[in-house]
Amino acid sequence: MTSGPRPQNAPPPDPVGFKRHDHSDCISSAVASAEQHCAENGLRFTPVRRKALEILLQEHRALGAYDMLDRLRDAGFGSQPPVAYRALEFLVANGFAHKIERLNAFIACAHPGANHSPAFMICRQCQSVAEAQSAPARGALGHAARAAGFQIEGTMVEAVGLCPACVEKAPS
Amino acid sequence: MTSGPRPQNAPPPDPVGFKRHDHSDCISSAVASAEQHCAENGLRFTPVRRKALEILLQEHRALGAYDMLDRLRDAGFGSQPPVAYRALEFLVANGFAHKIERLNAFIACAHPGANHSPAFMICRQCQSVAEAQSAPARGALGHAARAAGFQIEGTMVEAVGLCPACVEKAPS
DNA sequence: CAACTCCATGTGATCTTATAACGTTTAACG
DNA sequence: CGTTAAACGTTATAAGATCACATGGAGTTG
Repeated sequence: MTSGPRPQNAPPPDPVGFKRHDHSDCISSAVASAEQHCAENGLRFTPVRRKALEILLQEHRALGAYDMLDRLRDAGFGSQPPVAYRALEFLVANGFAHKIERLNAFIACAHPGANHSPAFMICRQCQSVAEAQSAPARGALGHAARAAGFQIEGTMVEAVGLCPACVEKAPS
Repeated sequence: MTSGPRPQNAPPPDPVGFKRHDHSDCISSAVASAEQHCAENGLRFTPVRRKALEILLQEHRALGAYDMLDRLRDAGFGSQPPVAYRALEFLVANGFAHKIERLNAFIACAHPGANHSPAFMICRQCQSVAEAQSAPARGALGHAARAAGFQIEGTMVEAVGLCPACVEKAPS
């Protein structure tokens, strides 16, 4: 993995979209919204799944599956990898979370309900991640796909660089 | 890994950009071009690195690091993972190959020398991969990055869907 | 309620992907 | 030729992900 110098589980200096914010209640609101979505769509928002979402929201950063597993175990759930992977799979499949391929990590969705074609900005220094919107299928990529006869079902866009905080620290 | 039903090492039905083509000599020309680039930039285009590039060009599909390792071993090089990872790292760092994060696999660059900001179209059925050009930093993402103060150093764009051949086979 | 079905959960085992660490070799340079 | 830095080969191990199978609970149907 191309990983920076940050010690394993230290929290990044600036968790949400590079801006501090008070998220005392954004967790409960996001959970409630997920709960509603599940109820409306016949999905089972079970305890592990709910807890996994809460953990992602609480951390507000990209979390590896095994980090998630540790926290789920601490919360009294199973202790084997599939426990974490299954919960994460559910959250990702339903748009409550996203996988950051570049980091092999997962993060709570920052724009729940939005028309998802998320793009991520990943700081190579502190690993913080911010979510933005994108529509790559409308630009050059979409054109190439149509020309080639490729049917796009989903896209992932990840930009690597320096977050504002790290730009200042290391003007390099 | 989110992987399709294709047996482990079977070649995809249609390897290059979803179009068959005769690449009898495109290998040697790509290798020559890489060689020249290295000479001009003081890079060492060693036997393993050359062989690794040849293998990627020959296969003309995304190859896992361990698949690469097998082939390098067969060719008489070392047999331990770092051998493959180091060669691939060199090729990627210098733009001769790209890593497809979604597949944890590597593929020879299809537009050597081009101003790289590649985008990939990945078939979820047969795993074939085509390379297109993109410029995500110029669209909504670039705007968001500027607004947030994020300094983009590189982007990766990967679209998942169905290649033309698989669209026909499985109209679903 | 009983029987059935579907899905979710928990667990052990295993597989795949990737890196760390270290000694040796090789190419480049003065 | 001696020095130095990069590349190589190998052992070992870390990190990420999946398989397979048994258990258990929520609905549904009769």
